[in-house]
Amino acid sequence: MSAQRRTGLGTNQEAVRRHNLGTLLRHVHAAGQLSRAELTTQMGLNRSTIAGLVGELEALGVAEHASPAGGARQGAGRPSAGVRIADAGPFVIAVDLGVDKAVVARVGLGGRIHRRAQAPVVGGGEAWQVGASVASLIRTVVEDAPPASPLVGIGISVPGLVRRTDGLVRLAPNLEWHDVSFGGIVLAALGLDVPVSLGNDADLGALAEHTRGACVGIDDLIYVSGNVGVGAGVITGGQLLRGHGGYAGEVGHLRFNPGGRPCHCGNRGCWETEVGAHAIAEAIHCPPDRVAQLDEVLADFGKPSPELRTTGTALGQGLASIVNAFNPQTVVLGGYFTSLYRLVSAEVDRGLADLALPAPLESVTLTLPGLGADSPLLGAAEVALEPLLVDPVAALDAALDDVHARVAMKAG
Amino acid sequence: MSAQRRTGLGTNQEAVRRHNLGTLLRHVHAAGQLSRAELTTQMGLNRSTIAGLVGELEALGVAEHASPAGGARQGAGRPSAGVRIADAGPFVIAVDLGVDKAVVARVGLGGRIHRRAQAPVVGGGEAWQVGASVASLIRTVVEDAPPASPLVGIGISVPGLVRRTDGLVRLAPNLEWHDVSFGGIVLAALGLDVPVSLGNDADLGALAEHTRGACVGIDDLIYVSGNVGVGAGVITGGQLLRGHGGYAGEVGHLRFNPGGRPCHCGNRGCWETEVGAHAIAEAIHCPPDRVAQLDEVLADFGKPSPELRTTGTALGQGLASIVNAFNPQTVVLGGYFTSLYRLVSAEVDRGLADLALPAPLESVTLTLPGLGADSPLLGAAEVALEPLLVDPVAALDAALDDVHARVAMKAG
DNA sequence: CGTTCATGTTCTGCCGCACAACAAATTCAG
DNA sequence: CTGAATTTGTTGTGCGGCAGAACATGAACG
Repeated sequence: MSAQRRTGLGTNQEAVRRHNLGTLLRHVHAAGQLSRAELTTQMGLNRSTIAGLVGELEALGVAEHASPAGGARQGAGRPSAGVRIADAGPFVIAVDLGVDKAVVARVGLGGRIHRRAQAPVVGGGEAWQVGASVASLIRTVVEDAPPASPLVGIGISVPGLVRRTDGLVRLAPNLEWHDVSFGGIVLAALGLDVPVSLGNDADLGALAEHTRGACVGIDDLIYVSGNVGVGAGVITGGQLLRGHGGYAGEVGHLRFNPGGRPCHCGNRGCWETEVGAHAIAEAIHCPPDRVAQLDEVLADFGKPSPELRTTGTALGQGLASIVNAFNPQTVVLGGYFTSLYRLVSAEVDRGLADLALPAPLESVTLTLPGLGADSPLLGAAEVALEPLLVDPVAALDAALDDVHARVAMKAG
Repeated sequence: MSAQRRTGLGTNQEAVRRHNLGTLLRHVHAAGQLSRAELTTQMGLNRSTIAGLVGELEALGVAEHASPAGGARQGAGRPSAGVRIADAGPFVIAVDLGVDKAVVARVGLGGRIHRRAQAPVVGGGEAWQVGASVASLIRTVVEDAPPASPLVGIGISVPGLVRRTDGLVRLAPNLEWHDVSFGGIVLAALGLDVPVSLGNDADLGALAEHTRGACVGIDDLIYVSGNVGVGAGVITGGQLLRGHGGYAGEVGHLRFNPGGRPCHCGNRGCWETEVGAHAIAEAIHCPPDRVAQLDEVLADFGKPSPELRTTGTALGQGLASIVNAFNPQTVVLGGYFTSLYRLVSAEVDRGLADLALPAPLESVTLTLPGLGADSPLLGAAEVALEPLLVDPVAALDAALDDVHARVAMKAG
């Protein structure tokens, strides 16, 4: 994730060039379009240097010239030429494995979704079946990609624990997966060999909200995801908190009520047993077959019942522990917590205010995802794009050209 | 803390030099002494470049030549010249404000404590009184500093919440401080103007254990500090987790037992009420006036009582939440948790194993501080030394020469 | 005792960025 | 409408920093 240097290594000159080229692209990626003048000030480099870097990115087919920012100009002077992401530039495939469906998108730099497709996923389906389904969706979204556009990588969001060293899905309760190498399965089904990165859905949601969602410019945030399980993605100091194995943020199993209900993890009274999908379904008398669509059910809900208010309080109280532990500036309520918070925000706020320490409480804000339900999907895209923002030249060298032809060939 | 990443900025050549000089010094600082050959491989730079950097550090009086590593040599070839921290190099003042005493040390690069002094601190003492006492201790330890050695800064460990923007002590329950600008108080008492950095004791303990304690080379660790309050310092990805305001790691107020005892924070059943000093004192029938020396009381303890075993279980169970949330590789038990763990390690281990998720549990290790009770003190030194490791030239330019004379003059 | 090997030292060259001078494009003042 | 002021793009030059080659040095190995 981190563009930056592995501490301890020295920096030589080619590293400087690579870093600056990547950082420049990162700025364009984040802003969509911006002027060279803005780049000089933001990067602290000389005009001439920026010109050289921009030229190189244009030669790589990654960026392209844009007419000076059409909008309101301020002050005198020659207007600065714009730089934007090239239309037919490199792209990635983003996959969001949800509770009941898989969403696949072709995403370009700048986070632009060029095409998307989705298919239902049967709960408890075999991994290879899901993999085949995802591969088929990938073929669809790749279909009309510009022939010159190279594929940089595939990013996959998984609702579960993903080992960071190799992307192995250690545990995905909804899917009933244990130790599934889903990245390998998808690649095999596609017949391709490109970099695949897997990540936890909450982690990726946090990343996306940080880059282009509700938390742009906020370097300490937590994306709390309410899906069938409850998890959190933590960004601190602008970096994703991964933990040693990559499992950090499993806040669903924080101790909440030791005398409470049994949790599938084997304990009693985990936070998840109070604010997880099943608890909420129970609170609103939602039929079991609609639990997967809890988000929609909640969105259609009128007036919150007392049980739902209690759940809201529990949500806020659990958030208090999280706020005490991580001291974020913003907490994003993703998944069905979005709908839940719309219904019982007062209870959530009160639960948080009651239990959080004053110091971390005073600067924290609860908010809803700026990207709606697409956060994990776009986070997966961000992860897959990351190599491009670290070293554009190397990433493009490793990227795959003529993807459409290759995929079609394999499929036939 | 981090030398690096002002994300977004470009790198120019003087930045490269500064970074390499700082990184080189960081290596020497971490290793105490190492050969140029090791530096070339570890930093990935050319021999000639390393030679230039080492020469500059020697000219600055920070490093000095050492005869080729005296010990066992392996293989043929010319032995590589050693580099070590200069004897009369720059130093910092480290302060550890404990529960019942203040410890002050003069610390050089390499974490070497040149001189230390301590004095009792009365609980609930006015901040200015404590500041005067600390200033007096600082005069003592500075007394015999080599005249040529410049003072780079002062680092202070405080048992409480420290705002990261300005080092304001928001809350230190033991000391009964609210919003105390302790850094300013000490500087005023000293009559000096040098950079002061304050930090939470657990945060600094984590830093020290990471740099030169039990967790060298471990990039995801948590230092859980049992003092009168319970707090944690979290290092993740090699970086200290600070949080937006700097208050991250307040694990003492994680929800543990909602029906439990009232906590000074206003809630009931915080983890601290079960494993904090007062809970333990009660469990072992420790007289109230000795709670401040709980560590020693526990060390003299023979066979753990059933109540103490229960406390051990609670410690382990709380650690489970922490392990789930942060997924560390190592958890260091600092403060009186060190003595407690020696007594009831079985219960702690079992409590952790019972409640933690399998994935984060499988790679975590509980351990004791490698620096004993000095972790926070040495962490304060590390923080104060940090500018030197980011940009040695700039830090030395800003450093204070002739400290002894200045301090004596002001004191007289 | 000479060979081998790894390292320190010196010198040269390359690469990347900064800077200065000039050209271009727009705003502003009259 | 015209010229000054302002800001930026472009081009050429220079400097700083690292890499690499050639040579010197010092220890182990046969």
